[in-house]
Amino acid sequence: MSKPSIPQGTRDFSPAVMAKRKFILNTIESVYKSFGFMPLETPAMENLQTLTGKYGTEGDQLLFKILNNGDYLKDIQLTEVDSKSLTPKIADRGLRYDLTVPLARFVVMNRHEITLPFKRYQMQPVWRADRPQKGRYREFWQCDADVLGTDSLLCEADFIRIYTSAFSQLGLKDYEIRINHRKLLEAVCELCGAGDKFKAITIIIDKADKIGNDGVAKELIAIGLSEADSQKLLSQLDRIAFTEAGLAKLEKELGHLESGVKAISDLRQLLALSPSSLNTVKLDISLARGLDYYTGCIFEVVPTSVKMGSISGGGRYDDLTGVFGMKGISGVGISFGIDRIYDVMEELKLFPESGDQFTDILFCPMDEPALLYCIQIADQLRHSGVKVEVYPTASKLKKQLDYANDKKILWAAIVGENEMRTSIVSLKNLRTGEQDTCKSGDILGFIH
RNA sequence: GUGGUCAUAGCUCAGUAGGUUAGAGCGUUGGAUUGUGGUUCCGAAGGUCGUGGGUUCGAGCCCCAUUGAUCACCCCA
Repeated sequence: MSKPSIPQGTRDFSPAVMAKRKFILNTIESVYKSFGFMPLETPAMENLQTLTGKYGTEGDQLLFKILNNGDYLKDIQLTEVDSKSLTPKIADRGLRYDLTVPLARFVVMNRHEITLPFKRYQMQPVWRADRPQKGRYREFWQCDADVLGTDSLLCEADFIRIYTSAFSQLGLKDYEIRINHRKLLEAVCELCGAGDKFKAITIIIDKADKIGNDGVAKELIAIGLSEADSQKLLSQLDRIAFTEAGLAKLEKELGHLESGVKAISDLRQLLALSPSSLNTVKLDISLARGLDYYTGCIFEVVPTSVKMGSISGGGRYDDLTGVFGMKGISGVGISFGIDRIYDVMEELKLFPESGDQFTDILFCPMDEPALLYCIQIADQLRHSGVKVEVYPTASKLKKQLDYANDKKILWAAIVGENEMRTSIVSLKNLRTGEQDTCKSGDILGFIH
């Protein structure tokens, strides 16, 4: 038999890794809950029909398709098809690509039972047949929160609060929240007399970070902008502070355009509803992610001291449920990429030391009768909420303590003939090495 | 999907100009110590050198293919 392996771009999560992942997951979940979001889970697989066409042609290629069961070639004339036209005939289902489309599908299917505004969070894996590289996996987790059914910019403001609260609880300080508004992008294109090249321009300026201003200018001219217009556009791309002064500056330049007026009015409202100190928030006109469905504010969070792509993204989409036949529902949402947050926190050593402590106290029985004695005390302690385990055999003490050290357990309760005779245990603190005896009923008070 | 780099023990790596039985540290495991660990000492296990072909008297080393990792592009969390 050949060596076992796992598919490209997937990972196992060991107990030590899971402890850290759970820390991130639990932190984000508790923040979501504190804003009134409710949990939702959807199947790993969706009907392919639900998924295709939602992520652009590029996205469709990244969908994992699931081969139909049974004799899937039964009705197929192999001579008449190529692989492209064959796929929809032999695969009816696919793995979900994100959590937003399943949400839209869920809301449309349950529209009569849902009260708007509908706030839900969802933390599950998604799959993309992308080529893996740093911070990029074929199976990874998204932690989404979305609000459907309200236009209020309080939602956007709450997401800024969620960002600051979650990252501060995780201990991540070096990050920047970037905000843009789709209409701001439109206004800028219009300003340069290139309103019709909106899509091409956003793709180019989205790359500004990578190719630099000269690169952007070159590509803009290549698609037909004049030298002057491309310079005009470039001058708008600097990230500016998200303040009234910043907005006033934008208003001066874009306030005479219809889309500019709308964008600035939205952003001004958002600013008014946002928490007061916002030095991590920047307005960034070059931010152009996921334009296929975003229609209002767009968010992205990037770590500033680690070379890594965005660790969260989101925005407002006016009509996501429209593709499933339910018009006029506005939604706004964000998504944390916990795999990347993990990588960033690992690189910056931000995980708390005690994170991988699973057990509070290990009982070390010296012989068979002691083992029976131990499990009774252990049960009592568990009722009090202590995490306790009993070493399963009466092995040599060295071996049992080695086990405790390996699992970073703080307390060892040693029990042999002597202890049993007087209903006590010997409690050893494995950090300090101190040891004392204690009545078996008083352990709880002793270890606290 | 396109292009570059890499692949030796569980992990991190040596391996000299192709030449006999492929090494180290850490980790694992047994003992020194029949109820006291994280230190020390001694011993052991563990690799058909990612996989499959080829060149050669001879390949861990050279060539081709394949798989995986990694980086860039595309795109994105």
